[in-house]
Amino acid sequence: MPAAPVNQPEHRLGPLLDHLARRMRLRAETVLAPLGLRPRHLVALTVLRAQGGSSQQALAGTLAMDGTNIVGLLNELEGEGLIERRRSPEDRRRHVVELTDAGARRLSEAECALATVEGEVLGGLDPGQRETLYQLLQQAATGTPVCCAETLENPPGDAEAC
Amino acid sequence: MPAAPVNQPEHRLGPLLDHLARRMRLRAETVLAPLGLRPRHLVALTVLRAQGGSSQQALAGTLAMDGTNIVGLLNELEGEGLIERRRSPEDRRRHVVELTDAGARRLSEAECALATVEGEVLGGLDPGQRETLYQLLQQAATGTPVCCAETLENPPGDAEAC
DNA sequence: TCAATAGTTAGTGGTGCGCAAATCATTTGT
DNA sequence: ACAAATGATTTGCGCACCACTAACTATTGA
Repeated sequence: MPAAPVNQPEHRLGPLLDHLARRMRLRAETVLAPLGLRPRHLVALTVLRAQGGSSQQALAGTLAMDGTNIVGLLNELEGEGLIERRRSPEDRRRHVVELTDAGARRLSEAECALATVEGEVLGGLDPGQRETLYQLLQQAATGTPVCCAETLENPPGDAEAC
Repeated sequence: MPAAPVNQPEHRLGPLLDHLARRMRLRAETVLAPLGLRPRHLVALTVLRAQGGSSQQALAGTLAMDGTNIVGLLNELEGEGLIERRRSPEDRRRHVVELTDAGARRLSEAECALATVEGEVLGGLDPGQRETLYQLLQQAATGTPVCCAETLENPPGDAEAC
């Protein structure tokens, strides 16, 4: 075998992510519309539930979007009473953004509505695989491994939700 | 424990996918630009490498976009000589779209360029986890488990690529 | 021959988003 | 105390992506 001509597939998951995210987002839009939400809102709410109480700049950072557009996005969410902007006590220029109770509730509803979509798009994966996928994505998004507490306290059998 | 109040996080991975795909796509754009490619092209090329020789309608289906926009996308790719449109022998109305050698080469180059980006965005995952992630996404995208041949014939050690 | 199908082209319009500029409140450095 | 920097907000511009429509061609199949 002289100088093997690179048979390493050299696969990257950027395109795959793009592809799946698109398919998911398209279906999601229709299911989310009745709730008055669009995919972008879901992303924001999800991030806020995870790392609530962050400044808008911080949000702009994690959402990787321009600060000025964050304002608009938050305006929409605040208009629906899903988030709250409080002034930071330490630095009164900053806004501390947080999910309201209504926001958390609406987010849950949306996630329930998305269950169907997920089933359609990720039909190729069994529940176990979807869970691993979730863990991996979560870890990738936060930069740190998912705290196992939440996952482990889930001895399969209490699927009360939805 | 009377009627446990839904402590199942009810997490969905749509928003997570959106989030990560976005982060990835943003960084990818800058790395891809020198190659004359945009993220959308990468998705198309990747799909074509996987299921080459499909009609444009089929492509429209898997890419989940309008047929008329597929035309434009393919025009760009064909203009660069990365894909080829041949008339189908059985039904001469149909176009059989396939990756050219140049296309495969360019795709590899792009994937190499994307390696850096992937490292930046998925810093939270070790190589093993990224591989599982890839397998899962691939399976989700194609609907069927990944054929293990390609993966297993990879006894870690021939990283000639890049 | 006629209806349906695959592709192409052009035009319209909406959405998402980056970017720049101007404003206001607040903090910080000198 | 004053100036400079910072966080948030608003407005307006412009581009990219994409769905949708309509009109046209080539081809197939009943």
